[in-house]
Amino acid sequence: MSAGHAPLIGFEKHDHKACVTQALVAAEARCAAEGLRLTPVRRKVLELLLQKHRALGAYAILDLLRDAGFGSQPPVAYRALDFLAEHRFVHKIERLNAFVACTHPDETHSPAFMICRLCDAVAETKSSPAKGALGAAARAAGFQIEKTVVEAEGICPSCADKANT
Amino acid sequence: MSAGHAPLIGFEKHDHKACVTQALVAAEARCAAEGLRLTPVRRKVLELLLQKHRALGAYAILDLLRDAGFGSQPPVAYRALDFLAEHRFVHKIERLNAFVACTHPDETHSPAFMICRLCDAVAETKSSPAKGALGAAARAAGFQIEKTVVEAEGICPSCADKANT
DNA sequence: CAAGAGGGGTTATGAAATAACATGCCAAGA
DNA sequence: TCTTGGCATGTTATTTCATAACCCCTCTTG
Repeated sequence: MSAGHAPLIGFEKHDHKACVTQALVAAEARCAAEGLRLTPVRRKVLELLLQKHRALGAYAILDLLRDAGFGSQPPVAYRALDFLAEHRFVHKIERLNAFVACTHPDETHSPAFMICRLCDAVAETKSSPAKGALGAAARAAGFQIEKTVVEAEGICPSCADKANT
Repeated sequence: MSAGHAPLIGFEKHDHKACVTQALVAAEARCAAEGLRLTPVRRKVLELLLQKHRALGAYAILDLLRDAGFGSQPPVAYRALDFLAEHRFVHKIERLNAFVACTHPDETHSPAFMICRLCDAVAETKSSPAKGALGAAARAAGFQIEKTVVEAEGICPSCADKANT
């Protein structure tokens, strides 16, 4: 984290409340459908990430878990995050060593992120890296792509505006 | 690092000696041309990464620096790596928290990596992520991309062969 | 009800990265 | 020449991120 705040998700303001509930309901539905166990800790972590609407480090999440009465040792957070990430409810931002709730919950997608280097805001979008030069190189080399990490670093619209003032 | 070894660079065997010297000479030339200072530590770190031909963590590099008579505290390695990465002589693999020597030294390129999840071998190729869906999303959002991280995780040809045996 | 898997809790440790401060070198300008 | 400032290096200490290993509980299943 570059400052005393966590990175925002998305660059546009929006009404946020329904979004959280809706995402939780969707997650519960998918877990039920797929036989996954959205246990209290896991649900809480997802809820926290959805509410904060920011990329949070595992230890920030841990603090929030403690406040909520859960265990406060690192493995508690990491295990919940591992589960959520494995099933695509959250994504890890490698660049920040932090986690964000997925904003495209229903789809099997290959996520890509835009990360503002000034304010650490993060926006998620989709990508198809395997269709371009990377995919061609992988085929040529005989490399089987299973997952891709695509993270763009730059300046978000908000910070660009501030700079132009 | 998944095992007691560092990830190999590239999936194909090749004669490696000229490659190291050549890359060092090229780096020196570029530093001279651009007024950059390829100091002994920096040169040594680049040389180590070229020689090992693997992705090495900062602490592995630090051990090698110590053996070579340089300072052995983390900032020594990190500062050299920062310099080398800033000027594209090496790249950081976010997925592995490790560094590799650039294998396309002359070009201003947007690197992409293929990382084997079994043996941690790393191969570098080029990508143009900003030309696809990501670029479109960035333009739509008003996000200015400055740098992209593209890392594909999967199975390298060598490990795929072993699995089929 | 035993057996076993999976989840969550703990302690402890390992690994990655940086903050803050001190020293030495060298080049530009007084 | 002196000295001032920038930059690289070195050190100590600390912070941040992540996992190993172990215990116990609960649920399921035979």
